[in-house]
Amino acid sequence: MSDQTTTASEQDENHIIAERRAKLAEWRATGKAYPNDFERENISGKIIELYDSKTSEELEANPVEVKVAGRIMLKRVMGKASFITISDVGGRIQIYVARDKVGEEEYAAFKRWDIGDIVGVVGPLFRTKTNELTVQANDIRLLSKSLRPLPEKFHGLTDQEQKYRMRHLDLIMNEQSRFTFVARSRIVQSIRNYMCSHGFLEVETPMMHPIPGGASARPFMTHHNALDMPLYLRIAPELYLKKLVVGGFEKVFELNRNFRNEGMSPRHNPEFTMMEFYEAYSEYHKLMDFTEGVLRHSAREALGAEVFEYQGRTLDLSKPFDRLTMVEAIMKYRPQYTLEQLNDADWLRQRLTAMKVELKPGMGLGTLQLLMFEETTEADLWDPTFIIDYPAEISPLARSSDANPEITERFELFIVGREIANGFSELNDPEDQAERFMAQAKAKDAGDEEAMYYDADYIRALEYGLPPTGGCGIGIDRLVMLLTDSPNIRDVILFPQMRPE
RNA sequence: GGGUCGGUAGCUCAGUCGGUAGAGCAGCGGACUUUUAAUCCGUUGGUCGGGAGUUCGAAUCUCCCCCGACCUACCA
Repeated sequence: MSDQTTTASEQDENHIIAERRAKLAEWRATGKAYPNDFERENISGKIIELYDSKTSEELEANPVEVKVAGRIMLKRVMGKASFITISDVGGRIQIYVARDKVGEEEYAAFKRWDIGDIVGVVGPLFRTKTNELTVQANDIRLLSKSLRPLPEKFHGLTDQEQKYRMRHLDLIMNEQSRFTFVARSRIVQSIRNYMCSHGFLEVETPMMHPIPGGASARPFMTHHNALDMPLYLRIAPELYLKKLVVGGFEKVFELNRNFRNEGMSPRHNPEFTMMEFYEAYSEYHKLMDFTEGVLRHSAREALGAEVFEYQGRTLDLSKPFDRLTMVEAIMKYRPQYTLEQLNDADWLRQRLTAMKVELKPGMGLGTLQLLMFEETTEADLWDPTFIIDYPAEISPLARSSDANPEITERFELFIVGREIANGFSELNDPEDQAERFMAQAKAKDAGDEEAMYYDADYIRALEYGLPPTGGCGIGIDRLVMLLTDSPNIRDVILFPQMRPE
C-alpha cells in the first residue's frame, strides 16, 4: 500500500515534465532535435523601434521580412491560426502562426509545443486588427525544448527564495530583475570608464592571501596542496594596491570581489564587490571630492539623473555631500546632546551602558564617540554624509591627524543610513605602521578575531617608501542597490549565497 | 540570537465552527483563421513542510522540529 502511494506521488510530481519529455522523444524521432542552424537576424526591440511607426499599408507596400527567435511566453491557439508571444533579449514580440502559411504538418507540430519552448520564426511584419506590430510566420521551427513548466503566466515567480535560488527563472519571468542586472552592468562599466578616463590603471591583485589584510574581518580559509600552506580569501585588496603605489603605479584601482566570513543580512553577502582606488599625492579631502564625482557619474550613467527615489523617499546626490565629524553629526541629528557631554568619556560610558552597548576597558574617547554615533545617528544619515576623523585605535592603516594623533584622516560615506564608502589618507610611515600592527596582533592574541595580523611583507614594502597617498573603497553592491531602488543586497547579486536546499 | 508572518496541485492562492481537498493558470481531450492573462466544453493532478499528541474524526487544535521572508540584534 505504501508502495502504491509512493509510485503515485512520484508520477504526480512529474506528470507535466513527463508529458514534455514524451514530446521531446517525438521530436528526437524526427531527427531534427536541438538544431543550431537557425540564423537569427533580428531582435524584437529593434524591430519595434524601426517599424512600429509604419502603417499597415506601408508594411504591405514595402514588406519587411524578419528572422527572430525567442522563448514562447504566451500561446493562444484558435483552431487553424494562433498567436504566440516570444521573448528575446530585446523584449517581446507577437507572432501570428496560420496553418495556411506554415503548412499542415508544421502547424500540427506547432500546436504541441509548450510555453517555455524556444522557437525560430521567419516571415514579414504586419499589423493585426488591433494594430499590434506582429510577425506573420511563413516558417516556424522549434529550436529548443523546455522540459519544465514556467511559473503561472500572470503572477509569475514571486517567491523571493525561488528568485534567488533560480535566477535564470527569475530573469525569464521578471522584467524588473532583468532591468536591475542590466543597470548593474552599466553602473560597473561607468565606474570603470570614469576611473580610466581620470588616469587610473586597472589592476588585478591576488584573491588568495597568505595573510588576510586590509580590513578588520574574519576571513574564509582554504589550503594550497602543493605548497601545503593555508591561504585566505581576501577580505580587501588594500595592501597589495599600496604596494603597487610603492612600485610607481601612482593611480590604481581594482574592481572585484572581497570575501568576509561574517553574518549575512539584507546588506551583507559573504562575497561582495568593491572598487578600491589609490592615488599618490592625494589625501582624504581630495578623495571625498573624487568619491562624490564617481557616485554622481554612475547615477547619471545608470539613471540619467542625480536626484531619484529610493524606497519611496527622495535621494539627492546633486548637492555637495555633508562632511561632519561624529560629534558634529550627533549634534546635528540629536540636538539633545551637548558638545560637553559628547567630549566627556565618563558621560559617554554611562550613556552607552544605559543603551546596553557592550564596552571594553581601554576604549578611548574617540571609540566611545563612534559607538554613540552608531547607536544614535548613523541610521538617520539619509542624505549623503561623510563622517570624518575616525579614532586611530580602530583605523590601523590610516594616517593620524597632525593636530591630534588620537584621530585619523579618515572618512566613511553614509547614504540612506548605510555605509557606502570608506577612505583615508594612507599611513605611509613604516615605523608607525609596524607599531599599529603590533597593537592589532596583541588584540588578536587577546581574542579579537577581527583584529589584523602583523604583515611583515607589507611593512618591508612601506620601508621602500610609499608616497603620501589617499585611498578609498566603494561598496558596489550597495551603490547598485541605491541606483536600482533595491531593498536587499540579494536583489543586486545574480547568485547570492544561500543555505543549500 | 529575539520578534512577526508564512510553507496547501508544476505556478499564484482560497479553505468558515475540527467533518475527510478547492479555484485560476499550466497540462491532457475537444471547438475555434486577428488573439492580447484569448474564449468555450470536458478532464488528469495533493505525503496540506516533517514528527508526535488530543479526538470517533485534524490542512484546521496542542507540542517539538525543519525551511523561508521581513524586522531587530550581532558582524565597524
